[in-house]
Amino acid sequence: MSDDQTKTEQTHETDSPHHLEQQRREKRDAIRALGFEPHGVRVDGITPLANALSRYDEAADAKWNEAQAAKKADASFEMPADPRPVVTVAGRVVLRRPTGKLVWMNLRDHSGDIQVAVSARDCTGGSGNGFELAKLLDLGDVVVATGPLMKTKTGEVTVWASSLEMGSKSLAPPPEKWSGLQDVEARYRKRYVDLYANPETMHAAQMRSRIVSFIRRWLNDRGFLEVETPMLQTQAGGAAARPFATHMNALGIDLYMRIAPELFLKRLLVGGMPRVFEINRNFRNEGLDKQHNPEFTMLELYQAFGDVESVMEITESLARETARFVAETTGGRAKAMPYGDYTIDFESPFARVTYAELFEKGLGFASGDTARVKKEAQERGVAKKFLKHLEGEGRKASIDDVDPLLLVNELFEEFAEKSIDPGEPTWIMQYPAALSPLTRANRENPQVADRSDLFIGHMEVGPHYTELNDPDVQAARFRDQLAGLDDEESTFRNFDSDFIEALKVGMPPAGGMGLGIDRLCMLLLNQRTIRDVILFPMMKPVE
RNA sequence: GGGAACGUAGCUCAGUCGGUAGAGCAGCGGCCUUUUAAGCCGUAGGUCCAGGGUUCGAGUCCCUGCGUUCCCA
Repeated sequence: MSDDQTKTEQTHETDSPHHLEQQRREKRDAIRALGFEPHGVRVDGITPLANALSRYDEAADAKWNEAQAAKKADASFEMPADPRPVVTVAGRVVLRRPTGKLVWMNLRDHSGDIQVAVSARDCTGGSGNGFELAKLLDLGDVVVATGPLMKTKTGEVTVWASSLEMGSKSLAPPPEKWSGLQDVEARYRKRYVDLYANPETMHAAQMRSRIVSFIRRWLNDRGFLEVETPMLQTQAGGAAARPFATHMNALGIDLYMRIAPELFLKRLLVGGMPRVFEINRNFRNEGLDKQHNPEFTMLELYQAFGDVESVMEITESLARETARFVAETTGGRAKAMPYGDYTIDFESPFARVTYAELFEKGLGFASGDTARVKKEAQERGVAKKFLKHLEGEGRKASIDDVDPLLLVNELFEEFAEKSIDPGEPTWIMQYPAALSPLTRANRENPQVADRSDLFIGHMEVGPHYTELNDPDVQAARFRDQLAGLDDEESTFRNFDSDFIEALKVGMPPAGGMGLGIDRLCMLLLNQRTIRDVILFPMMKPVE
């Protein structure tokens, strides 16, 4: 290889490193020269740092200290075997305090922090001179230390290292040791730094995982079977949302990322699976804000021979018991879970209010008063977007051209939903049938649908339904829905004739529900934005 | 979609009226065997997000773009 080639390769490899990175590369060479593998090898028997702390043995430590004192007083005193528990710990160096022949450092792992002391006299085991290694370490390096657990004279449990090994050399300069990584954008883009620099990020990630596990276990225990249905679909159904489009080369067809698993889960009810659920990602090609990420996690559940009430009972118990689970592990109470400026009560029975009642409460008049609806919609400024939509192409639209139900719904979302007490989980029941095309109408009052939505902390967390299972009614609803589509919508929304075929085979009556897992985690973990409960939220690429 | 704010050393942040770009931490060299954001002495470090404009002179004022955040719809 010529010198030129070598040079090119090195330049490419290091990609014009910052001088701090260059210094760390030099230290990596020095670590190698001490006989350590700078990027580590397999280590068995590692104790998480939190567990290591709890293994400290007061009596054994005292006994050892007495023996040392006796030895000091009388050099002929025969030292007993060291009774203190020995641990092997691994973690990232987050603080470092070298004092001459003794290096103090604080390690951090997923469970917590611990102090390690590396002394020139005692740290003599392992594959090289541990004390020399400790002197070379940088903040951010990952190390493995083995030694007895002792307490310093200021009372801090410490691993007094008998050997120190390299876990992995960190070439990247770490964030500031005290304030951590503060930059919000950097925390999302470099989550791998955020996770170790900000323990509350690690905590939220761990708790989210445990919440999802808890929900799975809870549902399994009640006879619900977790299934997986297609995320790549030839048509995107089950919700009113714009899908992501993609293309399959082998078959030469366009596909859509699912916006909901609903129509497949219902096919499973037809096939004879009576209790199914799926917890996984849905994809909606819409905007980003504090409550929306383009890919988000949803629990959808279907219960044969149930109805809207039966699935409401499931969700209410599930939400309450999940809240208790979180409260237990964080030392709070499900009765009073903090969420921003609110305190949410998951313990009491959830409030119940019908759509019509809430409308009247929030707006001061009945949703059936169409003249008033039109007047208020204009005065309160919620009619504009519909008029704008209808106009275009030089046509002038009047309030009478807008479907009054759309105005009712807009007024409802704008003024009625916000009148709900954010600290009191609340069911909104009996939505207008016309707004719920996939839901069965109420048997006593066909104007309303057997649909309820759960609201907590001013967020919609889950719609619940008595599912429509009459194939003819469903086919008619599909047709009505398609009639109103614009050109763009009609490219991805089609008549799902196979789903109608499935209903013709016969689907048992059923209750179905969806629960936004990200939002539930926000509420239970007191996180104000969805980005704080998603490890890698969508970010715009940056050059 | 509309409005506002922010972007300065590896990190956290100052930067006044437009006049030589700063601090702390991290780093580098030295001393130190019970430290606790260790300490002490010394020292180096900048594409002020990008591009354009105004000006004798721009981190600072103006415009455009990029990214992020917040508020509103």
